[in-house]
Amino acid sequence: MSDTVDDELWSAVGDPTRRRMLDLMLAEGGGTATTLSERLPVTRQAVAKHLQLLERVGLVHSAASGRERRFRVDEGQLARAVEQLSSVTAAWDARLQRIKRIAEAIQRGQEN
Amino acid sequence: MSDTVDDELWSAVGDPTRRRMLDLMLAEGGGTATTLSERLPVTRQAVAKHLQLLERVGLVHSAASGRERRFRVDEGQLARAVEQLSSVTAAWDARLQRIKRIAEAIQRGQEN
DNA sequence: CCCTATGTGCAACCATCGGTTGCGCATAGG
DNA sequence: CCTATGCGCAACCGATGGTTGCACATAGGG
Repeated sequence: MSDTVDDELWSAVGDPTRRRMLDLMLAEGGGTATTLSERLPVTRQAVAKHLQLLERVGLVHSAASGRERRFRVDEGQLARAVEQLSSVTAAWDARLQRIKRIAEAIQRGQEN
Repeated sequence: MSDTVDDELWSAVGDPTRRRMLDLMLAEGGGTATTLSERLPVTRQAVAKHLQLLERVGLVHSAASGRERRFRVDEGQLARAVEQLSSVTAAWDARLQRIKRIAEAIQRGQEN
């Protein structure tokens, strides 16, 4: 029932800015702090901090080339995160539907 | 593509303590700051703050009776939150699968 | 070869958040 | 009436998401 969820992964994906960053990197096959910040409403430094966190939890990897540092999404790890999200939503969905069924049964006059 | 998501709802549900609180209230049909905190590893005051936030975003409602304040989950609003979670996971899932298909195509030697 | 433009990294600072402790107040009930 | 209990408020603390400012390294045209 309760969360078999890796809170680190969940909260990494929980931030809206990080979600948009992952989205951008997926769409363009990667990015740098500078290029990402150009498409986001936050500064390069904020993006850099997020990239650091994302790398810490393994959702992205980076490689320095020249004076640039390119980041790439680790699709496997993101897939695992998505899987966890969906398992939590599924659990709640089930519980909500159970409650709905009970409510309907009560309304029909036959409690269990 | 990008998040048609209500960030307030998402981040309300993003906190692990709040998830457990919602879970408990769903299971027991409601609760107070005190009763919830007895089953959680945090203080009553921490729970009270979370309840305040949850009420602000409409995921719970409260009613004072005597010296108690009972909270109840708004199932409709929670259902909406769950729906948004699942729409985001679905979007990412689709994108990851698309990338996987492309990768396989390239490996087979036939790019598009 | 130098000088400038560009991309990074590091540090200080701020507000918010999740958490704590401590206190005062209101009410339920022997 | 007096005590136990539930609640609310305030101060404080560490982490986090954000900012500004600065120093440093490298790419590349004069």
